[in-house]
This record gives sequence, C-alpha cells and structure tokens, in this order.
Amino acid sequence: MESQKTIKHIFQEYISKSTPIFKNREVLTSEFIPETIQHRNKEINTIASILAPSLKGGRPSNIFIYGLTGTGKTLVSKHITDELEKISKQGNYPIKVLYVNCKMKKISDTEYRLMAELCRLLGYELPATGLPTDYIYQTFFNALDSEKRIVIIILDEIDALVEKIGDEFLYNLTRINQELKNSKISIIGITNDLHFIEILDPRVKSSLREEEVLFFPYNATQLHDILKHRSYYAFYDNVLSDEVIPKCAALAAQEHGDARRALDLLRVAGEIAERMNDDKVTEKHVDLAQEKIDYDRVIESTKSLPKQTKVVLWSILELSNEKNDDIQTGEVYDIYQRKCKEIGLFPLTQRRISDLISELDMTGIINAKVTSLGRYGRTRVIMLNLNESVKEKVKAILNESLVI
DNA sequence: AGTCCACAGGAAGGGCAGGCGA
DNA sequence: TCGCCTGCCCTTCCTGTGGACT
Repeated sequence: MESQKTIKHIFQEYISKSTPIFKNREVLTSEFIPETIQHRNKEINTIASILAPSLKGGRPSNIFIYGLTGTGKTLVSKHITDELEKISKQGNYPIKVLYVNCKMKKISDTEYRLMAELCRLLGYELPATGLPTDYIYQTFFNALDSEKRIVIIILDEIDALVEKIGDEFLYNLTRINQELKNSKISIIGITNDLHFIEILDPRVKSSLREEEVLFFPYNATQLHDILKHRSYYAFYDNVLSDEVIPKCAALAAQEHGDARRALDLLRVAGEIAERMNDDKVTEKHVDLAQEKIDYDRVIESTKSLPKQTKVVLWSILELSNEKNDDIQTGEVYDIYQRKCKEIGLFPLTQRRISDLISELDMTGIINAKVTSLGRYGRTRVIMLNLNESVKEKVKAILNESLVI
C-alpha cells in the first residue's frame, strides 16, 4: 500500500511539474528519421542518382556504403529509399525496399533466418525453423518474382552477417538477377568496418561494389547544427542553456564525430535534468550524462564478459590497487593463477591470457599497449581505464559473479 | 656491436558442442 | 539416431622483437 502511494506520488509529481523538459524525446533517438538531413547533401545526391533509374524500371547498381558509427549511413539510406518507395507508388514502376539489420539477433544468425526474414518482408510468413534450405530459397525466389518490380535489399551492418554465415549467401544474392523473369534486385550493403570488403570472395567483391559511397565523420560545427535542429523538436523553448549544445557537439566530435553519441548525450542530459527536477538543462547535466553513458557501457560489458576474462580483469583490478606504476602481462598472469586456485577454476595458459588481455583492451575497459622495456623485455603495459566510482562497481560485479 | 629479457603473436592441431543430412 | 562437418576455445611449440644494458 505504502509503495503504491509513492508510485502515485511520483507520477503525479511528474505530470504536475511546472516546466517540462521534453516536447518529444523520440526525436533524439537513433531510430528517428528526420524530414531533412543536414550535412549529407553530397552523399544523398550520389545515392539518390544511383537509385533513380529504378523509377523507370531499370535495375540500379549495387551500392556499398562505408563510414564510422554515427555518420548517418543508415539514416540516409532509409530516408532515400522511403522517398523512392513513395514516389514509385505514383508511377508505373513499383519499387519494394527490404531493410535488414544484420546485427539483430534471431534474424541473421543463420542463412535460414535471414532468408525467412526477407520472405517475411515480402509478405510470406515462414516458420522460424524446420524447413529445408532449398525450400526457403525457392519461396524467396518465388516471392521476389511474383510481380514485376525492383526490389532493393538494404543489408545494414553487413560485416556482422558475413562473419556469421560467410559470403556465399551474398554470392547467391548477386547472381539471382540472372534467374529472375519479372523482378530485379539491387543490394545496398552498409558497414562501419573499412577493411571489410577485403575479406570477401573476389567474385562477390566486384559485383557488390558496383558503386561505393564513403561517409566521413561530422565535425563539431556540423554536429552542432544537427543537435540544434533536433533540439527544436525535442525540447520546449528556453529549456536548454546556451552552452549545452556546443558541449555535446564538442564531446562527440572528439569521439570521431559520432552523431549518435551527440544525440545520446543531449537526450540523457535532458533525462537527468528531468529526474533532478531542474527546469533547465545545463552544462552540469551534460557532464553527468557523459559519465552515465560511460558508466552504463562499462557495467554492461563487464557483466557480459566470459568467466575467464572476468578473472583476468579481477586480477588487473587487484594489481592496480597494490601498485601505481604500470602493470605487465606476467604480473597479471601470476595473480590470475592465484585467483583461479582461490575460486577453484582451471587456469588457462599465458598464451591464452595474452589474447584475453587484448580482448579486454578492445572493450575499452583497459588500455594495453605493447611496449619494450629494453633489458627488461617486451610486454603489454596495462592501465585501467576506469574512474574510482566505476571501479568500485566493477569490483562488486566481479566479486558477485566469481565468489560463491 | 652484441646480448638478452619477457613477452607478443603466428601456426598447427586437439577436443568439444552444435548443426545437418541420411 | 548416427556419423560427419564446422566453428570455437584452447594448448603447444615456435619465431620474432625493441631497446636497456654490457
């Protein structure tokens, strides 16, 4: 009863708050597609002119889009293909766009699931498992060819797909045009892995990148414009103090010009201000947002580490408490062995631990740089990348999951 | 100039789980 | 259900290496 009262209280307080912060929070999420996209005119024009022939029934070239995270690749592709579909409805040449994010679990884990998803997008429901692969291919083929049209397939994060199921699928997809009687397909592959194309089979490589478009990172000024534009729809008037947007833009620009990061910062800053019952979002909230985003990221990745890697991190944490100077692989391995004994875990070899340390380096929790100490050998010099409060939380998580 | 440390990191292969066709 | 294949994790063995020290 007591707790219900509190909840009610919270909700009422929220509703009756004199100056709400958000007009529309959605606008600041990465799923939101704004009507106008800023600072990507060149890319939009390039892609649009490659796709334009489809409006007269011609098959557009396959496109390969590269660019780091938060450079607008997905946004631009969706925006253009949405428009294309809309316009095609007024003409005689139907266009169908299929968008698949290959990082989504249960969609592109296996060839089967991906094909099933593509079939579903074409309006043919298939059971999630159980049918032979040829049958799925046949269904997909029939679905594609059932009417005269251009089908544009967007494979977002295509590197994840190839990692999981190989590139044979892509090969089949690029050849399917020769068999189709009514329809034609064109593929847009999107990736933030700039070296991805190198690992592809040469046959796939050449057909997939008939056209290439590169998305460069935004600079601070461009990020500023984007945030300014979105904040107009997201926040009520005069809620943002002047320094907030420049600060978000600058912070995100440091991180290779990631617009997603900039929007996250702005959104979380707003959320924090709202929770603190402040009526204005200030620089202080942006700092807190930055901390919160980092904190959440570290906590999440710590939780999801495999057990052995957790013990390695645990050892590094202990070493960082004991000594202030740089930590080396050998020292970590000693502590690691001791810890394994303590908790009854079979220790892995140093060779393997060396790899686990590099993996930890990639998550960003630690910094591990190969350094030569001359006479004293060559090793990785390891530094923890966590501030005190995060460190304590990580320690608690590790203790909880490792000590029984 | 040569030595030598303390590893890095490549190559090959063992063992195991999970998926797949027969 | 069984054998086969594949991918993953890990071990073993190995060669390579930057720079302080002699």
